[in-house]
Amino acid sequence: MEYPFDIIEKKWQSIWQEKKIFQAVDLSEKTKYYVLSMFPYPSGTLHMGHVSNYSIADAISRFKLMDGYNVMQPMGYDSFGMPAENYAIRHRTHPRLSTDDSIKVMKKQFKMMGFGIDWTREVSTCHPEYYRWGQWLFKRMYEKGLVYRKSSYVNWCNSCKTVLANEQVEEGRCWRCEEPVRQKELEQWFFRITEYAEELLDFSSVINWPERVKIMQTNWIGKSKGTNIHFHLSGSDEIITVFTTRPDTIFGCTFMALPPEHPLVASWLKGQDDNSPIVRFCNKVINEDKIKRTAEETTKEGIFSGHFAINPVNGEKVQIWITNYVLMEYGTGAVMAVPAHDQRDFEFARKYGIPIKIVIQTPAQNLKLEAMTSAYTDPGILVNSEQFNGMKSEESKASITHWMEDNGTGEEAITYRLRDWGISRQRYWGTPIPVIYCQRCGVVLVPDDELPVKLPEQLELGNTTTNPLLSAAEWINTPCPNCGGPARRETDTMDTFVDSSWYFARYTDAQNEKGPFTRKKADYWLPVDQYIGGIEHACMHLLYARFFHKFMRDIGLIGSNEPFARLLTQGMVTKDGAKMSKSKGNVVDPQYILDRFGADTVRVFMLFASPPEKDIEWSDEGVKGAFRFLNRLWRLFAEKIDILQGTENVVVSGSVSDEELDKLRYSTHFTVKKVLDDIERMQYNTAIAAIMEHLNNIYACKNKKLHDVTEKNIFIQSCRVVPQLLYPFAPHLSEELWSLLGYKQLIHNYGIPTYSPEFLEKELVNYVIQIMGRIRGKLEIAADASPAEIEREALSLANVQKHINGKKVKKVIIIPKKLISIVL
RNA sequence: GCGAAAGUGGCGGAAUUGGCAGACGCGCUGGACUUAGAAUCCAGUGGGAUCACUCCUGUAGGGGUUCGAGUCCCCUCUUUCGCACCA
Repeated sequence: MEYPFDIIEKKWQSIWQEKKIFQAVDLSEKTKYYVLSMFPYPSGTLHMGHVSNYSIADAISRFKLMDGYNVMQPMGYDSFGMPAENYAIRHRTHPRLSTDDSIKVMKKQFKMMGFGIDWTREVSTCHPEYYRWGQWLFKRMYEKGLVYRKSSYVNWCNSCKTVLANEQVEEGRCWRCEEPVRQKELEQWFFRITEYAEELLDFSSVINWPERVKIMQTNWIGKSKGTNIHFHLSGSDEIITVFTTRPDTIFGCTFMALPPEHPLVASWLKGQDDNSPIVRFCNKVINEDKIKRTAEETTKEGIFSGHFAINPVNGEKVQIWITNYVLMEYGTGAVMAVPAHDQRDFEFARKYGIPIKIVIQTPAQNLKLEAMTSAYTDPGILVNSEQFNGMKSEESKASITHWMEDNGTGEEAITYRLRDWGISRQRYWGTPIPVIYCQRCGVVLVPDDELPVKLPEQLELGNTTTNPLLSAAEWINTPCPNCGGPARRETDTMDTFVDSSWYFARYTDAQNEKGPFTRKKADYWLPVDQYIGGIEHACMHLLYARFFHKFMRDIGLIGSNEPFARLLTQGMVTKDGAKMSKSKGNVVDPQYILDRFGADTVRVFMLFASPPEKDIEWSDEGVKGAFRFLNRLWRLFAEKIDILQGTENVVVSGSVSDEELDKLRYSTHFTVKKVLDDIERMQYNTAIAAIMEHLNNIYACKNKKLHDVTEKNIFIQSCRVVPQLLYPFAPHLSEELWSLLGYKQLIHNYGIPTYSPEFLEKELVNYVIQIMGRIRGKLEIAADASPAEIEREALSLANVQKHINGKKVKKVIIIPKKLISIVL
């Protein structure tokens, strides 16, 4: 017989709802605990990844609730974005309709899973009440000089018909549709995230983030220290500044390399014949796929510009080459080439017959120009470097830089790999950018009291060649807020990552109509105590959210430095070793599992299968195992209900003569301690394993005759802790069993279970006996036996004597309560 | 190439501080119950030698430190992830 999970789960879900136990209290006296898992994109129905993610969050949340915290676990929807728009185009419908349908279904499923969510704080980013404040924040950012507009080459996905941020390009392909990304020149809005590059490298305000994520972000920001060196353009007042991390090699610079996008190159090409080799080369490189161009295998190509630069340290004239291997976006967009000590420059110089000059000698002094097959990039001793000859290259970096600072030819510089965040998207289904272009006044921001700029509901979405909002004529044309003259609205919308960069703060005051949230509530709840989500957002959402948080702090909206104090990056749910996906046909629908086995079973399986940060391999048999465990527990209570009921104030102390019951009492206290410890270190798989083990121990005593009140109470207490320990993982069944025991209040009101250390002390302890590191016997002895006694007993064992074999015992090492090691 | 993480039975995984490797679950084998099956309960289950006692062997591979190593150190291999012409 299967336990009636469907009846039990519905029953408790409605009681929880009725008693509003998940409604978090703003500004409560109690200690707050804010649990958040990344909100879902409303994609139709819940998938296993959601189930896993939110099961982890709910386990934490329930445990904290039980432990007396003022817990907030909100939920919302990242409901703007391209899939809904693409779907709408294909089915000639409106994205709002499919989005709303998805949300309805998913919300129902969240409730069926029994997650303890405070639904009064629900947000949906596609609602004007939400994106209004996104627009408001955009304006504040603009006022602070953190938003600007510029024309630039951008990553363009021709399938999604939109621009992608650098973070959204994966191996040269669109992160959504895997279409190869092209370069396109467009006017775009940018957020000056680079302004915060230095602070984003500082993780001192987070309590517990995986090292991996910190490293990924650090690498992504890519700070590098070096020197800016100013070269004069020969025969001109023009100055070209290069950034280098190797100022020690400046005397070895034999040419300079510029990308075709460099403004100086553009000025040289002006008036030149379109068919000239230089113009043709530049056009070819610019239009080349950026990813292909920057791939390591791509051969280095270039063309001599006909111009020369003057090396400021020795006045040498060096050729300026236009090349495909220098990036305009990094550093100063110009490189001093030192072929002897840089592999790229070396290859290039060899190919085009440019001179190579050694300025760093190996410690063995054996570097010879003719013999070089690759650049020498390691440290060494300076040669051919005038007054710096003989210096160690590492030490010379600072000396050369200081010397250049003194004579005004260079200075220390820091460069980041991080670029500003381009947020314009040529799509309909996103937050409108609150900007108006006036013929007379130029760029004008929409006044605060006219926010939100709402998306027009009626428009043609089928036309995929232009930005959809361009077809909303009535919406576009609007009077200028400044002069009242004719003006047009911005038709790009914001990257949806903007919406998700501050939602964690909106939850603290989700229904506020006067602002994004109030400082008081934000400061009460933030930072999020535990954030949970996938590692794939390490350099996207998690970086953007940190940036937004710091910006919101700087304009006085928030007091804290970081949005997420602790971060858990949970693994994927895989099947047959691969991520579940429609294309692979290995998707398991949570709804089916929910109907067949119930929410508690799915939750227990998810948490038991592996530790939360690792991938979970889906197993139908494993789910049945979790179901079997819950049934086994149910049967225990059903069978023993007469003994178990009416059990207020069970106190069991003192010694008990029955050995098995004594062990059961030990198991009870041991398991409570173990589960509390495991929950603390977020090892839910071992916590559940410990509960299973304890249930096995109870089963071993199940049919024993209980002679007196003490024995009976030991048994009762062993059973009673099970629902308490299991509550974070299988809350419905736990609640049901708890009420069966006769308790009138919901289980969390009784707090987390406690254990008594006195029962963890055993009277007899087991020792393993090793002789020269090999196990040769076991010894059970009184816990308070003296070392001499232990040694005597151990040595007296027959198998021990056999292996000592008459040899002299040199030493006996005793590790209390564990091990006796005999050294011969 | 650089950076990071990992490698343990047939499978998922455990071993928290250097102290009984394989907890717990799945699967499998045997038994009980049953007309039979399902379900359940009990027992067993790394490999090998042995009737048994017990012994040998075993945490990707090789070496080392130690009374004792899955755990610490060195080398090699494999896998996964991130970055990748970043000057």
